Amino acid sequence: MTEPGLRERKKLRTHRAISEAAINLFLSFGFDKVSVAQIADAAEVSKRTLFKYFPTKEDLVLDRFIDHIDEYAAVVGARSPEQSPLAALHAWVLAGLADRTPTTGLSDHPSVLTFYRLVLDTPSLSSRLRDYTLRGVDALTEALRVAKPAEDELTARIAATQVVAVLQALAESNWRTLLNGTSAEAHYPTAKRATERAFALLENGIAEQYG
Amino acid sequence: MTEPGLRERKKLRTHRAISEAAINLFLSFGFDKVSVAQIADAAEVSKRTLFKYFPTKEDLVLDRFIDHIDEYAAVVGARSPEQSPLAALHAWVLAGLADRTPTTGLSDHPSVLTFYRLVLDTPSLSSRLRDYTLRGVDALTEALRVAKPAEDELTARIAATQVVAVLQALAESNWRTLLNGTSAEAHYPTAKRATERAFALLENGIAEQYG
DNA sequence: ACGATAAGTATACTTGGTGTACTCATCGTC
DNA sequence: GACGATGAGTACACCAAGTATACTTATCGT
Repeated sequence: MTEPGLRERKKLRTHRAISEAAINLFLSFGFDKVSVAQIADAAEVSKRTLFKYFPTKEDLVLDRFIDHIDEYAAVVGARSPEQSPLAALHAWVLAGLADRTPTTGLSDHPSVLTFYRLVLDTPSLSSRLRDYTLRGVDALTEALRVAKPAEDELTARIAATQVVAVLQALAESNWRTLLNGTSAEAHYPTAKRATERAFALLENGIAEQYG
Repeated sequence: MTEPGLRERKKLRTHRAISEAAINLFLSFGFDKVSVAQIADAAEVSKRTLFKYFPTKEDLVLDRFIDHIDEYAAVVGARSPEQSPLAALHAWVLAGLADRTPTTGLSDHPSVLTFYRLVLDTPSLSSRLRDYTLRGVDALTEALRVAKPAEDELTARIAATQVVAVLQALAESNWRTLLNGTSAEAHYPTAKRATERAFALLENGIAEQYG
C-alpha cells in the first residue's frame, strides 16, 4: 500500500479547487451566467487545465453524480445470495429514505437542496444527467444478467430500463416536494408509501391500473 | 379553408431547403464534420435564418422526430372506449411492426437506416433525442390521467415512464439488429415475439423474473 | 543530481449560437 | 393599383465552449 505521492495530492487539490470555485459561482449567479473562463480565474488555473479535469462545463456540476451511476447495479451485485434483485433494491431504497440519502431525493440539507434546484432548472444539466442515468441502465442490465443468467439479454434490458425509470421518477418526485418547502421529516411517510406503491407496480405490472 | 399564401409557401420551401442541405451534408461527411455555416451556404440562406428555423444544430436532424413525440399519448387518447390504454398501445405497436413503420425500428429502407445510424453514432444527437422522449412521457402521463382519473398522478407518471422506456428499448433493439444487416423481413417474427414479451413484462411485472 | 514524464500555461483558433440594425418582400386595406 | 404595416431575411459584430500547438515547470524514479 503506497502513499499517494505529492503529484497525486496536488492533482486532488486542483480538482477540488476548480470544483468548489465552480459550484460557488454557479450557486451565486446561475449556471449560464458564469463562464468557464471566470471559473478558471477564480480557481487560479488556466482554462486548458480546467478542461483537462472536467471535459464539459456541465461536468463541473455533475462530477459528483458519477460515483452513483453504477449504484443500482452495485446493490444487485452485492446482495446476499438468498435475496432477489428486486428485494435488494427495495430494501436499499427504504434504507436510503430512512437515512435521508441524497440519492433518494429525501435530503433537505440546504446544500443538497440548492444543488438539486440548480440541476432541475438548468436544462443542459438535466439533459446531461440523463445521459449518465442511461449508463446506469447498461450497468444494471449487466448485473441482472449475472443474477439470472437464464433470462435473455432483452428481458434484462427491459427490466433494467423499468427499474431505473421508476426509481428516478420516485426520487424526482421527492425532490420536487422538498423544493416546494416540505421538510424531509414531514414528507417521509408519504415517500415511503410512494416507494411501496412503485415497487408493487414494478413487480406486478400496471395491468391492474391501465390494462 | 383558406389557401396558404405565398409567404407561407416560401417559408415551407426555405425550411425544406435547409433541412435537405443539412441531411445531405451530414450523411456525406458526418454530423461533427459539417459546420452550420456550411449548411447555410449550401441552402443559400444566412446563418441567422437557419437558426430561426432550427434552434440548434441537432434539430436539423431531429426535426423529423418531433411529430412523433406525442404519438403514444395520441394512441391512448384516440382509443375506442372499451379498449384499455395498454391494449391500445399493444395493438398499435403490432400494427406498426406489420407496416414497417420507422417508429417501431423495423423499417429497412436505406434512407431510414442511414438516418438511424447517424443518430446512434452521434452522441449529441442521441442525447437530444432522449430530451424529446422525455416530453413524450409528460404527454403520456396526461393521457393516462384522462383515461383513468381514479389513479393518482405519481402512478400515472410511473406507468408512463415505464411504457415509454420499454417501447423505446424495443425500437432500439430492432434498429440495431437491422443496422447489423438483418432484413426487416427476416427479423419480423423475432421482433413480434419481443413485443409480446415486453408487454407481458409491462402488464404483469418483473417479479417472476427478478423478484 | 539528472533525465524522463506529466502537469500546467499562453495564445490563437474554430464553431455554435445571439443581438442589433438594416433591407426587402408580402399582405390587407383603401 | 398604390401604401403603410408586418414579418422574413441579411450583414456584421459579438460571446462563450472547447481544441490545437508549442512552451515552461514541477515531480518522479534511478
